[in-house]
Amino acid sequence: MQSPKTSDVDTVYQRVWEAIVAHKLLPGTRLKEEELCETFGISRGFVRKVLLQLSHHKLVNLVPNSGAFVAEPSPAEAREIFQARRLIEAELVRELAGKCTEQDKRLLEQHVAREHEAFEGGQLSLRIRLSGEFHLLIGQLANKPVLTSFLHEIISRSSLIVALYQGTSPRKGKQRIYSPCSEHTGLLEAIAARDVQTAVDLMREHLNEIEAQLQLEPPKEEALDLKAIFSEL
Amino acid sequence: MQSPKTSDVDTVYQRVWEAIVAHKLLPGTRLKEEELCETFGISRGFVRKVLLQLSHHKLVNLVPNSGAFVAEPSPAEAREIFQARRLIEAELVRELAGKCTEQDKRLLEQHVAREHEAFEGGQLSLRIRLSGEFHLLIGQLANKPVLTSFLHEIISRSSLIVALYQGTSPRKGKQRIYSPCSEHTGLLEAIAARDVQTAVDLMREHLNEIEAQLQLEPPKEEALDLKAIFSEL
DNA sequence: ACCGCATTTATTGTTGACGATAATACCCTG
DNA sequence: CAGGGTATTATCGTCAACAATAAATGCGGT
Repeated sequence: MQSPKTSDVDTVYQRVWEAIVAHKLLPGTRLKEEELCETFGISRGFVRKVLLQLSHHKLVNLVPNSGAFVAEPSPAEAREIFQARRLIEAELVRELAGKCTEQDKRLLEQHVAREHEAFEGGQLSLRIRLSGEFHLLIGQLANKPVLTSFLHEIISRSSLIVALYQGTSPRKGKQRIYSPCSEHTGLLEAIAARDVQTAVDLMREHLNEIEAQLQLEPPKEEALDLKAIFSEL
Repeated sequence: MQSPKTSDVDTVYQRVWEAIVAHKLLPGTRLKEEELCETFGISRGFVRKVLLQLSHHKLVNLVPNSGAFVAEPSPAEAREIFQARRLIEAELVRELAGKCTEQDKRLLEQHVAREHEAFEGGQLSLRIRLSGEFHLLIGQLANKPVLTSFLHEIISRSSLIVALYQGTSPRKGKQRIYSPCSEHTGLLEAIAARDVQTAVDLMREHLNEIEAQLQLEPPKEEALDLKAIFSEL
């Protein structure tokens, strides 16, 4: 459509991914195969592959004979995702902080610089992507492909969760819209300084921060909601 | 072939899975699509799905335009898998041990009993499967679907690794062929007693035991191997 | 006018044939 | 006889038409 012939399967995956985690495709949205076909100018077989990959990463629900829907992670799922993140990322930071080379440091700095740029530029989906990729970079530099591949999935789901549970309702204090740029900087410094304990603590704190900003109240009773609605009338 | 019409995609996945983790299909073996088609009496499209799932769980390598091969996990990968297991399973045991109900206890006991049966019966692939499923059961009872789904993949890969690096070369002492039955019993008791610390320690120890039985020497120099070969002649 | 049922439509799932690519075998040449 | 290059074969990847299933619509009965 807009990009002529830039439509292999990975590109399409990437674009749909960005649309989902940037909340351009709302959770629950149905993704019709044919629609995606003409959008990206690819055949149904390819679309099917992309949807399969997305469902594998739990970003879409694939309901047999019914269709593909953007996932709607529950609060419980969200909490577990962050539990898993703390578990895995603390370990990865511990590894990397224990053996961070000059080269590693440089790569991290470069990445944070790019994040900063994107933050200034204000491009939401790019910021989200880079923010996730910073965490992935830690895993890669720690040289732990297995944990990193898990992290890849977790961070995708995490991005969707943040998009879902962050912007909806009003919050006390300033509305920090997912700008962990400065926290990344601090983390980077601790890692580069090989200060393992501080780095691990910062990572845990960083993840707690992100989770704390979410509205993860358990779904309330219908009755209460109805009352609230009537009282507002 | 042997089972008439018992060939949906999940069944085939299961059968191939068992063949791989029980070392009936050796690592590196090529899995030709058509071969699998006639073996299980299903169409190529289905075979493709099965192979895609297996490759997603890292039990087969899918090389474009070349074919599907049973995975050959490296020693480094093996070590990381066990690192991940310790990390995740310790957490799951901690969770479950903190809130183990009578019902949970009963389910765990039932499972261990089945393991014991299979151990007596001496059915290798069944034993491997049950042994893995015990660990998965802990995750399910802990009510942590996200971590449990990761565990599912990790345990599959782990089974393949055990099959690969356990039986090959002679070992000092008794040749314990993957019979963690008794250790499972001990673990169960600690969990049922809600003794969190002991349960976590037992799990870590259990996993260390399994890993320690593997021969994970880093791949040696070709030259050395040649010398060794000549000296043995 | 509303609810339930049948028909139609739209969307997904599957199959088989075709085309592309890599491995193999053969032949020709030095 | 060995090596390289080409032709052949086998296998994977892709596409398009067909079948099956679920959603939507309209009709008739109550």
